[in-house]
Parts: sequence; C-alpha cells; structure tokens
Amino acid sequence: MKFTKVYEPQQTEPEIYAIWETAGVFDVRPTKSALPYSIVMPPPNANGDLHIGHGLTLALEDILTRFHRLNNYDTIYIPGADHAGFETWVVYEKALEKIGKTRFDYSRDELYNQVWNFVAEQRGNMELQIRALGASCDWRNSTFTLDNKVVKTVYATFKRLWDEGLIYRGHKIVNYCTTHQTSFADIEVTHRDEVGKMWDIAYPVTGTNQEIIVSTTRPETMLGDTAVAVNPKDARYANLVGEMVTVPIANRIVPIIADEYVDELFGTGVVKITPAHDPNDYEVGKRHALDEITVIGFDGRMNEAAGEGFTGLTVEEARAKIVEELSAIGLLRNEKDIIHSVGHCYKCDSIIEPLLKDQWFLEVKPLAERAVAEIEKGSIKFFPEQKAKELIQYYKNLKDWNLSRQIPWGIPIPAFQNIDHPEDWIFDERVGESEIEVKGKKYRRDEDTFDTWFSSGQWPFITTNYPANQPSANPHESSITTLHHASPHHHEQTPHHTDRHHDKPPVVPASSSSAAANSISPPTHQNAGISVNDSHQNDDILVNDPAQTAADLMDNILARYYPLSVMETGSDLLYAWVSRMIMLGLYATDQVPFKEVYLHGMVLDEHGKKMSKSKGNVLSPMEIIAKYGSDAFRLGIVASRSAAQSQAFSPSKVLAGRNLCNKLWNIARFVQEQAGDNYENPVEEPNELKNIGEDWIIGQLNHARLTVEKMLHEYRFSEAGEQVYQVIWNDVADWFIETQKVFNNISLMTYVLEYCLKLIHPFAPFLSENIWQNLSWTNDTLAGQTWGGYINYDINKAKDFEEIRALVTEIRFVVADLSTTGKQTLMYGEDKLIAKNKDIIQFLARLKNARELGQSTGLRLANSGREAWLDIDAKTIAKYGDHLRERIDNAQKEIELLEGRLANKNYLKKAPAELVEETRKTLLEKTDMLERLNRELEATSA
RNA sequence: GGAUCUUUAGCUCAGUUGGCUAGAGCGCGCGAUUCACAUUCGCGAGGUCAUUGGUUCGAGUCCAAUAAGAUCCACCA
Repeated sequence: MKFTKVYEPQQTEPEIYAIWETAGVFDVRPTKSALPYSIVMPPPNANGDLHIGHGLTLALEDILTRFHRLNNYDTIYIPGADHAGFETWVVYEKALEKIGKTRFDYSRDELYNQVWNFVAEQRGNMELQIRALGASCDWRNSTFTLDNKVVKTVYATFKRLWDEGLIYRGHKIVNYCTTHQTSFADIEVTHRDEVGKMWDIAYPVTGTNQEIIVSTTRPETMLGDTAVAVNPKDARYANLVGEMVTVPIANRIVPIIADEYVDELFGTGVVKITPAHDPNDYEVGKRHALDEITVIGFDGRMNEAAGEGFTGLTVEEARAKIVEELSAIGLLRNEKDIIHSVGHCYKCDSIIEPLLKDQWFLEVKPLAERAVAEIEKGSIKFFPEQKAKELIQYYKNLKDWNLSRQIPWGIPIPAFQNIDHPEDWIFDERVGESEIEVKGKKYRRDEDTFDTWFSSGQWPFITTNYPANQPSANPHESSITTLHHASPHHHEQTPHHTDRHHDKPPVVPASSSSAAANSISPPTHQNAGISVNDSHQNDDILVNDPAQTAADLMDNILARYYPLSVMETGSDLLYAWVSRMIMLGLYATDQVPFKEVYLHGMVLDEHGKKMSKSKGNVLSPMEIIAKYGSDAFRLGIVASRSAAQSQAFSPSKVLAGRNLCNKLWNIARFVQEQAGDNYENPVEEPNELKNIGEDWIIGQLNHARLTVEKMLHEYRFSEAGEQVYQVIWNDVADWFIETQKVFNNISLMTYVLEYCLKLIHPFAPFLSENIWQNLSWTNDTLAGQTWGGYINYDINKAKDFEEIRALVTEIRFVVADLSTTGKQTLMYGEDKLIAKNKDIIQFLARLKNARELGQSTGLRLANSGREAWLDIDAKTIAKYGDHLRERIDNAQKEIELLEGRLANKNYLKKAPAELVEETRKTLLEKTDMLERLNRELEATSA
C-alpha cells in the first residue's frame, strides 16, 4: 500500500514532473491521424519570479493542452522566455544602482553581456517555476526572444517592411522618459488627471500697444515658441492674424497665425506654439512651416537654446523662474488651478516629455486595415466576444508606431547611417560592428534597439518556424542567403532610405527568414494531420537526407501548428500584444496567427483590490503551491472566473481544491485497498453492471465528461472545473463508493477511478498522475493516455437509483429533523424497488432494519410518494406536524402557480407543447403530493 | 470627450439560443463519527438576481433609462 492517509503534494510534485519529462510525454509527436492543436505560452519575463497572473495563464493554457492531448489531438504547447527589453532593463538598472554604477559606466556591448548573464540566471529559475505549475510544454521547442531564429525573422520582417515603404525614419515628437532615457510608444504612457496651474501670459504685439494673452500650463516651453495661434473664425483676433508678437524673455519675434486646431472657447482662445515640445504644436508647425526650437534636452534639463540663465535648469526650475520673471516684468496676467491629464512613465512615474527625436516608425495603417478586415470577417473568434469590437476601435485610431528604444538590452535595429550623409540610411545585419563600410562609404550603427513588442508581435510564426515574409505572388523566387549573411552583394541592393516618402520602393525580393522556408509547404488546417501528402514528405526527409538531424526535422514539422489554435493571454495585452500579432502575422504569413483568442482578466486579491507591493497584498503562486500544492492552486485560481473579468482570488477556493485532491486520493486509496495490492487487471471495460447505482454512475460520469468537453470548447473553465468537482465528490464519493462498500464490484470501481483521473487530469495533473503511478494495475503515464469511448448503461436502472437516492435523502432528513435517538426501521408495503434494494437503503440511510409490512404505521415518507414508513412513535410524530404544515403551504403555492400558468390561454397557445405537457405533469405530481401530505397530517394529529 | 465592463446568498463569484423550485466554494446553524478521507459525514438556514419602465405566454438572462463602482482609449494650450 503506497497510499498515505492524506495526500501530500509537496513531497511528490517535482518527482512527478520528472517522470513526465523523462517519458517525453509533452514532446510533440506529429501524427497523421490526429488534428493539430497548438498553444504558445506568452513568454514570461526572464527577469524574476512568476507572479499570480502567470499562474492563471499557465493553469488555463495547460488545462487546454492536457485536455486536447487526452482527446487525442496532436498537441503542442510551446514555452518561451522573454528578454523583456525595457522591463528587464529597469530591473537591471536597479541592480546596477545598488552597486553604485550606472549605464554610463559601461559600453553598450558590455551592458548587453552583463544583462545576458543576468537573464540566463533568472531564466532557469523561471523555468523551474513553470514546471512547478505543471505546464505540460514541449521544452525542446522552448524559444527565447533573443534566439537566433527570432532575430533573423524580425530582421526579415523589418527589411520587408522597409522595402515596401512601411518603415520610415521620422523626426517627430516622441514620448520620452528623461529618467530612463528612452522613448516610448503611445501605448506605454500612463495618463493621469492631476492638479496643475494654468498661467495667462501677455505677448506684446509688435509695433502696437496691443498685447495678446496666451494660456499655458507649461510656461517654460515658451522659450521655444515659434508662433502664436488663434482660430481663423475667431472674430476677436481676426485683425491680428499676420501680425508679429514678441515672445517675452526669449525676446523672439514670431507671427500670429490662424489654425483650426485652436479652440476659441478654451482659455483666451490664443495658443502659444512650441513645435519642438508638444505633439499638437508640432502638427501646427508643420502646417505653417514654423521653426522647431528644442529647449529641453533628453536629460530633462533646459539646453543652451533656452538661453542665458536657463541652461542647465530642470523643467520645474525653469518653470518657476519663468513665472517669477514674467511676474516681475508685469506680463503675467493670471494664474489658476486646473485639472489636466499628465503622461507618466509606466515604470518610474516620471513625467513623460514630448521631445523631438529621429526614430524608426512603422506606418501601421495598411496593417491595421487588414487586421480589421479579417476580424470583421470573423477569421478570429474572441472570448469574450466584445473584445473584437474594442480591438477594431483601437485599430481605427492607431497612429504610426515608434519602434526605436534607447535601451541597450534588446534586438539591435539593423540600420546604419552614412557618416557623411546623415540622410542616407541602409539596412544591414552586421549589428555586431559599430561601423561598416559599403561601397567605399562609411556607415555608423544605429545604437537603438527594437520595441520588444515588435518582435513579440511575430511570436506565433517565429515559434512555429512558419515560413514568413514570402510574397505569395512569386513563392519560388525566394532567395534565402542574402539577408542572413550580410554580403557585399546584398548591400548593393540595399535602398537608401531617408524618409517615408522615398522615391520608389527598392526591388530586392523580400526574403525568407527561416530555414523552414526551403522545406515542405505547411499544411493548411483543413488538411493538417490527415494529409497523406504531408506525412509522405516527412518520410522523405527522414529517408532521403540522412544528414538531416531530428532537430531539423522538427523545425520543418513545427510549421503545421501555425496558425495557432488559440492565443491565451491577459486582456491587458489586447492592444500591446494581440493587436500586433494579428497585424504582423497577417503581414508576414498572409494568415491570421491564431484562430481564437481567449483573454483572461486580472487576478485581484481576495477583497477585489489590485495586488501591489506597496499594499502588501501580493500573493505568490510559489508560496501557495508550497502550502497547498500545485493542483490546489490550479483548481482554486480557475474557479469562479470568467473571460476578461478582473476577479478576486479567494484562498478558500484553493482550500476547496486541496480538499478535492485529498478526496480523490482517498477514493483511490479505498479502491486499491479493495482490489488488493497485487491487483493487475488492466481496465478495459468494467464487468456487467449488475448492482443498483452502477448504471447510474456511468451515466453521471458520461454526462460530466460531455459537459467538461462542451465547457472547455467554449473556454468556460470555471464551469468545467465545477463539473469535475461535483461528479467526483457528490456522485462518486458520496454515493457510488458508499454503495460499493456493499457490492464491491472491483472492475467497475477501477474503471470509475480511472475515469475520474482522466476527468481531473487537465485540472489537477500532479495528483492524478501520482495516483496513476501508485495504482497496482496501471502502466506508463496518465499524461500520455487518451480517452476511450463511452460505455452504455441502462437509463431506467439509473433512474431507479435516483429514486433510491431520493428516498434515502428523505429518510435522513426526517430523522435529522425529528432528532430522535436510536436507529429506525423502514417498513414498506407493495414496493418492488424498495423490496429489491432494502439492504442498500438500510446501509445508506443508516437504518436498523428494513422490512415489508402490509399496513401503514409510523411516519409515512410522504415526499417520495412511496409506500414506506419509519417506525416512529406517535409522540415524536406529533412534533412533525409543524413541518408537514409548512410543506403543505409550499405545495399549495406551487400548485396555484402551475394552475395559473395553465389557465393562461396564451401560454397554452404559444409555449412549446412539451413544456406545457411538463407543466401538466408537474401539477399532477404536486396535487398528488399535497393529498399525501394532508393525509399524513391527519394521521399525525389523530 | 469616446468606449467597455460590473451590480445575483454574510463574503468571493458562476449562471451563452429567455422556460418554470437561481447554483458553487467559503462562512453560518443543528447533528454524527474512529478504519477511504476531520483536508470527514448527514441535514439545514440564507436571494423581490441594483432601481424603474418596456418586449414576451414567460425575464437574472433581451431592450431603454437611472444610480453606484471599475477599466480602457483619446486629449485638454
């Protein structure tokens, strides 16, 4: 007997995972008879511990994975690790700070190596935690976001975008964090309403005594003003348009211009225009060909252009000084508090400075339009559905995407700038060199790295090695080598790309990024897995090319898993990640990257509050696992959760999960004990169902299996889990096992146990595998098993057991309600069902005896409507009267309701016939019962 | 400014073609018990499904409005 009295997960979980890994059950084994099912793990950041959100992610994905594997899909779950450019960089800079260093103490390459080592260390830790959560992923295909194949593909996509004119070098206002010294995409800026001040400042109109009053929240930027603007329809200022004003302190003469951008009703209706420090002003400046004068540097301090006395001041200091000086010279007209929204760095909360900077931009419009078209066509199904609408909305307002980050940690942008002609940029992959020479011209490397979402956005086709960036028009023309090994030959064809409006697109054929491009064309999903052609080619590869390694073969085969079956991730990543994967997936592969999207909500603490370190309410998945076990965590976090809803995570659900594990453990312990330690009959099909309750349990289990299947196909994890819980606890443990204490049908018990193990395996893999390993008659691993067919049962016999259950429940209720002492005897009249099952009834209801008796005496069991009584003395029965009266009241109310419904002509006319029929039937039953209750009441009071 | 979501038992939440007695876990009350499990067993209490109006034979479920709470996007000189 290997079963301990209580299930102890902590001791055994790592061992169980090792069994799986050794057996290789998670390694994909492409089978032609099976349909592919694929999930790619959102790669966790390799810079620290997994948090509760990862716990939920992995639980959900692993449930889907194991469920499909169990149902004989050709299943793959691809794990990964994210270098997480900026995120990791922030973590690492903090570490540097601790040892008194900054990024400026090292070269870019030194920093890169340091972070590489840091991440390598963290990654191992992170991957252990993925295992602790039970994720059944194919580790052979684990992908790190800086792997060679990732960089290759990202470069190929970048190049193709460049060649097709969608990438441009833009001198634009970007969101800049002066603390982290990098720019951000719009989506990475957090806006928050704050109290600020608005100042009214008088600008003297040149050559007159007039002045014009502007309102601003950022007076320090006036040092960079190059115009003052009013609305063209604004009568108040119509005569001033075209005049010049003097910008105070800066003493710059600038024009008064008219532009629709200005809102007449806001403030004084006059806006100072600082093209270099405000995105809207920048647009106005473009329209009116204004100068762009940058007065704030990337260090967050005023630069030399700000002028004597301001250079070197921080923005705040400069603001105070400007206000003071304006006040001194009498040009400050008003100061008031306003609430306005201010952009902050989402990591360090510094105020984001809009600054002019040269960056690489991706023109997203054509990509977004295609994504919208596909979503509207229904090519991707969203769970929950409304997220599709939200995403379309987002796509429609999307602006060009700034791809450049001034962070050393990331994928270097493969672009070089001509030292002598700054306009001249070329694409080149020799990013390891800071300077290169091409055709006698010297080029300097762009020091920036890609926004991590640019590479993550290509994750589905990268991880599956799907041939990307092959223009479908001329598929046979793909030349592979030029891109990967930057040859001189290649550079001759490289376009000199200066701005988005370059003269003509270069003619280099876009190339494939991956070795898989040479190989078999990927199966479509319709034919995948069953295509003879496909498997035939696989065989060819094996036989004809002995030089090809298994890994190569795998590389080629992986492509069959694209598009992914489902993309499961947090709803907070809908815009940041999902939107990009769809756009880039469509662009690079001409297909949607996944067919379904399931978005989970945020995990809140048990009171519905956001978890945060400062609040001290952060729950660590590893701590919970240490305390209750991995399965309990999975069962608990999946419970009571629906798509994209932020929901509280209640430890009581984890506790319930742990108890369920213990329950099943003990069911197994009991079954093994009954079967005997040496029992070795493998379970094929149980022997004939001969005892009461046996047909019933098969029915319950089949129903549960079908329900779980249906629920999981609709991503209703919580309901699926609940079904598993209910059938194991309420049906198997409470009724089936109890009856089997009398019948002892070993082959059925083992069958039922295995059924339970398979049902719960996706949710509680460690426990179920542990039991499987411990049972004397099982082989291999549970994780590698598949479902057999459904077995038949007699539905009438199942119903008989329902009757018995109802009777037993009533007996228990009556006995509990009367709180009589001692055990009762059941007496029954002409009732074949009771007569046949009197022993089991006696056992289940804990009766003293059950015997047939012709005449009625004692307390009639009125609710079940059977000819059955309990031998309770008259005195005790009298106490039962109140209870009966209550029941009679209820029955009467129900009867009235039913009668009312049947009296309604419209109901009879419009409701479905079977429903009406059912109502009639129910009414009869209730009337019948009322009669019995009344008779009983008479008897008790007599 | 635009959009989305939430409001169901003391707590946290399920409830998907509208169908008749609205479910779960925890908590609560009463009772039981030593061999599968106290991480247990039996029984029970607890809900005008935010409010109002509408559609319908029938509404927690659909529609409209209101209230409270949350989130996202845009942007405010």
